[in-house]
Amino acid sequence: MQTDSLSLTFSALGDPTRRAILQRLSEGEASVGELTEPFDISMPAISRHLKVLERAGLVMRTRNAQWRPVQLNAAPLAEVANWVERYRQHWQGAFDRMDDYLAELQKGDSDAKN
Amino acid sequence: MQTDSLSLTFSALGDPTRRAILQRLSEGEASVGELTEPFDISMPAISRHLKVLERAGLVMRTRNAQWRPVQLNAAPLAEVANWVERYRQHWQGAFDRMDDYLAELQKGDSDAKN
DNA sequence: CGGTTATGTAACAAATGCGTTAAATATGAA
DNA sequence: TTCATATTTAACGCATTTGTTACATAACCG
Repeated sequence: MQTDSLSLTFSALGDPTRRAILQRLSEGEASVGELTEPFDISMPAISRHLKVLERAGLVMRTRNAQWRPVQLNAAPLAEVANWVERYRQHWQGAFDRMDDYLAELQKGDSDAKN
Repeated sequence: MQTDSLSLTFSALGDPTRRAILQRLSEGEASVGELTEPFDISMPAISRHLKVLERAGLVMRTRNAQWRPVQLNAAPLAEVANWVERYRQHWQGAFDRMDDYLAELQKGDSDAKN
């Protein structure tokens, strides 16, 4: 398995259950039990999803009596936003194709061999 | 395995080899052979990475004689940018902690039981 | 202390992921 | 047709992921 931060983050986000957990946590911290309730899977399964999220740095855990409240930590998402941003020009449709086309034209102009 | 678009995209991005392929493709289309060269893994392995990227809609393939040039398709990244953007306020540091804190204070104020 | 509640860990099974090498396929060229 | 080139598919091995159930921990509460 990969251990670099971006890979851990992307992989963690690749599961809809984990994304739903993050969404829930964006409204405030929650116990493992509360996080389990909306899903059809067992608490141990959720506990392991949380471990994946924790390893990616996306959640943090504290302790409060027999509860271990889970909090969102969105910091790694900044890295994701940053990574994806480099591709923005590529998905912004027709204008970019046009840009590419113009760039290609110009290249053709200045380099007669093409 | 998950089949929803976001999960496919995030999972595909969870591998550094695949991200490197996308980066290479952001400079223009390439053949499978060209994409294989920078890596220490076999062409079949790259071919399968490409299949993952294709399933996520991140690359498109055409045919040109015995070559099957691969092109970047960044459209799915718009969805990723969109998803992650909803969390921007959460990673933008101290101000948010302050917001949370103030919200908590207010909640405490208006609800004497807390 | 002894029971209840909340959560984590162990052990297991099934599925997936990712690499390899060898063989198949498709196109172009002699 | 026959060979060479580019790529995919098949068959395999091995590690990881994800779920389950059963058991272990930890903290509170009477």
